[in-house]
Amino acid sequence: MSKVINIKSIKVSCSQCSLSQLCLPRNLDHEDFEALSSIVKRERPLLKGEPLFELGQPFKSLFAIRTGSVKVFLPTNEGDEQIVGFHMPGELLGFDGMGHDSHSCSAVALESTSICELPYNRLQDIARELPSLTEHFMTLMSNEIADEHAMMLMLAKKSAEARMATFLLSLSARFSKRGFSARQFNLTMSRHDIANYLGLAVETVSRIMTHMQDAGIINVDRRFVSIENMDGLRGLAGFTSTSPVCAEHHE
Amino acid sequence: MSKVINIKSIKVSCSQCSLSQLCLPRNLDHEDFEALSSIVKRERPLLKGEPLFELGQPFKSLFAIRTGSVKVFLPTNEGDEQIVGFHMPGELLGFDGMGHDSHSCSAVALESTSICELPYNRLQDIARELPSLTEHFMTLMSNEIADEHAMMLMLAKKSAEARMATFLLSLSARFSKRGFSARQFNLTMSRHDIANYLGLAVETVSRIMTHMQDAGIINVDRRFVSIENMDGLRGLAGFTSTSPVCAEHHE
DNA sequence: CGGCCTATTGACGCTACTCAACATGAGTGG
DNA sequence: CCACTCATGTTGAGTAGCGTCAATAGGCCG
Repeated sequence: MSKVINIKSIKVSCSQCSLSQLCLPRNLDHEDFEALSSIVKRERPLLKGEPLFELGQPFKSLFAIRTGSVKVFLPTNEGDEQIVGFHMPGELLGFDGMGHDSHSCSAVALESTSICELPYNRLQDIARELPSLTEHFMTLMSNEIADEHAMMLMLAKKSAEARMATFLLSLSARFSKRGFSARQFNLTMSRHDIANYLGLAVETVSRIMTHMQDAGIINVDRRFVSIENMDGLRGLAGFTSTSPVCAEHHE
Repeated sequence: MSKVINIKSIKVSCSQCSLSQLCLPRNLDHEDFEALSSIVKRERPLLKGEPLFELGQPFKSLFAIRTGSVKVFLPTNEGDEQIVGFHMPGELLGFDGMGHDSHSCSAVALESTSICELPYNRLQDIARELPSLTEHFMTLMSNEIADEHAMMLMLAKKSAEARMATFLLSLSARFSKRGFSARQFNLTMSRHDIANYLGLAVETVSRIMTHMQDAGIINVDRRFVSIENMDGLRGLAGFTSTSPVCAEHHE
């Protein structure tokens, strides 16, 4: 009996989910929450390496991350991949397929990851009664566009060291926003993934992390990162002390 | 009197505009066109270098390009800019501000450019009666996301030569789509802008264009480009100059 | 313990940047 | 019409940053 209750407790309403402020509009009333909760599908968690969606698959849903993390990537014509984003709890994925038949990129879990699936046709039904939902998706999409602009700037102009510093600051800010420490966290992605995302070689990422450690900016032990000198890191990233930590929204 | 008629003739309806198939949904009837036409503002054309909108300005409208072209860019903290896109007739701009108070990037005209301004609050009114309009904007935004993913791949992985080739092919395809030659066109942007966009130095862009000309792939005279060997250009766009396939078989 | 995968470190080379000189064209004024 | 200037583009020489290749170390799991 207690088991049944446990299973039910997993299927919490969106109104009780601490992440809803990240993936849903803020002005929802109880009824709105119920309508949204009723269409959310929660399958078993994905294991590390399992795809959330893949390039070319029909677009049917948006996906919100509850726990875990995900990488989004394109195939390259040399047979490997280009990672275009990492996503953590509270973030919505799948906008690439919005208004299209199929997804234009792939997403796989970086660790055990639980997901809320939001079937798009059901979302459209709700959005008809709830214009702020459409508005909210627009906001999230334009955030994604702004993030990608910032990423293009980084890839086009910044040095390897500045890219790495910016990446760590971005993770720090996102962990912090979710109530975790801004100074200490575990990377959920491999060095290979980091290098791929930042347009660098794995060896370069490795070297830069040791340089930063030698300079007393960070401490690294495998995937555990501890930021020892936040201002120093901001300096490496190319930000003045008054400029924003990073341009990333990732709500 | 004839002058008045001329001025009026500039204010054509969207239904008569050959570009409407690019910036508006396809299933519109006469009434829809009239509703949209009635809210479109057409100011005097922008001169070269004049801003269409600027970072931080309140977001009030989307903008469609009628004639001319525009570059969109972010400021860098070194004081210069990073160009994140070029836009030509039939394309809609300003999605970066959607769902926000203000624009997250700037746009300036590269040449004399005439614009249709679409006030966003009026658009929302129309969209309430015309769901396919919202759907269309979603499609355009997700296209923009997909384009930026492709750009990130390019900046992270491709050689200077491949970037330049990809850029020329992209222009070619876009001119072609608008009824112009896919093989001959004028660049509306300077070498400086091209280099900035592609994350290269101006000198590199210049050298690569001469190399391509020497190889018989293109002909360049100032801003006029003529593609002499489309397949050759596609080859350059797909493989790095050091990749085995190119080095072995295409010396 | 042994195999495998991920990460680190070093040596070397290449791509593309920087610096600098020069060429060309557009615009201006005499 | 030419001379002048300024902006834009081209070309060359030298170099730095980062990638490639290769060897080694360390953690994880059967």
